[in-house]
Amino acid sequence: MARVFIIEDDAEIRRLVANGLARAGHDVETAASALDGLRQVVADSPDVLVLDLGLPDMGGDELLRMLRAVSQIPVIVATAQDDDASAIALLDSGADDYVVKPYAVEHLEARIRAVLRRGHSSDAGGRLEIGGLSVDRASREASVDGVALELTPKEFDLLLFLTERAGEVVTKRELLAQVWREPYGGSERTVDVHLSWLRKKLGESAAEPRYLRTVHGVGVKLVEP
Amino acid sequence: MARVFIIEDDAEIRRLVANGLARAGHDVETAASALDGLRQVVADSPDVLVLDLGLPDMGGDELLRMLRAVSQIPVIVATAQDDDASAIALLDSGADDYVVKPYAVEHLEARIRAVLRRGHSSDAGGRLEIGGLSVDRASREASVDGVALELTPKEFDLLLFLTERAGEVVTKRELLAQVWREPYGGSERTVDVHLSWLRKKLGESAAEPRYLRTVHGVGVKLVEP
DNA sequence: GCGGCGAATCAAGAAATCATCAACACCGGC
DNA sequence: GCCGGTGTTGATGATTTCTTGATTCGCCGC
Repeated sequence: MARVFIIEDDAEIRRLVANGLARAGHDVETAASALDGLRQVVADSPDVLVLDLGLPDMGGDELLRMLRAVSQIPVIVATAQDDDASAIALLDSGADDYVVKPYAVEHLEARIRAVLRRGHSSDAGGRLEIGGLSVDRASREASVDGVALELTPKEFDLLLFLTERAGEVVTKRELLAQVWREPYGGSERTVDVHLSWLRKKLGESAAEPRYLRTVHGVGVKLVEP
Repeated sequence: MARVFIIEDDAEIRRLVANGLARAGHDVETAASALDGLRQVVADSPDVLVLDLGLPDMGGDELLRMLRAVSQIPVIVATAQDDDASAIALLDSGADDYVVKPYAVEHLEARIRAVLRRGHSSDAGGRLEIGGLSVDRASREASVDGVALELTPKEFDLLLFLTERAGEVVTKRELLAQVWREPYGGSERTVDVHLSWLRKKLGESAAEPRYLRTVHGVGVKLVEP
């Protein structure tokens, strides 16, 4: 349960999403314009903000920048379909995650949980622990059962991201966007290869998984062994 | 843990940061304006001050100068995003460190710990020891396994900074800002060269590291051998 | 059980990053 | 003005890391 704020100009969508999230047990507030939303967000300080792109009165990046000047509240951006490029630009502007419209409300809800989980876990000094796996942001070191891993940058980023989203299935496209930060570039097989390497270093294989579980047709998720 | 004082005019941020630090076990006091803050800091003499830039009633540098006239308390400046220039000006005005807004509270907490560590160790003779490496702030001397090193000023500053942040990966850009104190200036390769020299004097090389470990694509970190 | 398709792995070329050498610029003291 | 010591920039070679292609493997539905 969390306090969620939604900025969305379309009344219909706003109603739908708000109802859905309320049914899921969240406390929901909404605004129809960027300026209104910004004002209320600062005043109410909700736990997470869902921000629609393409608002009439202000660009998403502008709003984000203004918001970031005064608050570090997690922001999930809702972007028009498949416009990866702008979504990634937004991530760089300080958004925490994004969903592609039209999105299922449950999908959004999963993101909200993930973002909140992330926020809380990082309170523990920047180190994440799951099962015997430990990932440390500051030193960029990771270990399994106390044994340090020798990871390349991408491998570490990949592992970190999956660990932050532990238990949640992540698609390869999403990994390309969030870990690789390249809107158009790479094929999804790049992700496969890196996952393979990561598995090898984690002492597991796809056939004999321990942490990295393949979800056929969807993606991967990092789980407790 | 520590007594932290926060001067920040935005009520929202103030609340967020204060709560976060309190949760981390600190004793937190706050003020909303420079004049108020200054008065209280002098009266309470906390262990560390977190100072927001862009206060309405006084410029950050002015406040710092006034404060420094009466107190040696460590100061961490919070600056608007990427405004390296002003942050560095502040460092020269007597600030001890800075964070870029929006910052994660854990990040700030890490800085607080670092500043306090610095403060305490300098009380204890100002010497940092890691592995066989010893760095003395007061006399600006360093040694490895008891053998003194002949370091140039920049080399010493570099080593000192890395030692203070031992175990943490530091980017070259960060080193440029904090050790070189140049906002935009130098290229990152300057850092490479100095690192190379430092390594040579430490009796190691990039291929055969002992203290200075390269983290490809990110930066360097100083580790226990 | 068979065919189709996504996934995993291996291998090799491409790209990015880094380390080091060497030459040059700067600064203050003499 | 000259000089030693320092810091910066350029060039180059080496290393690490990333991407892509080809192939095999394994899951899933029929």
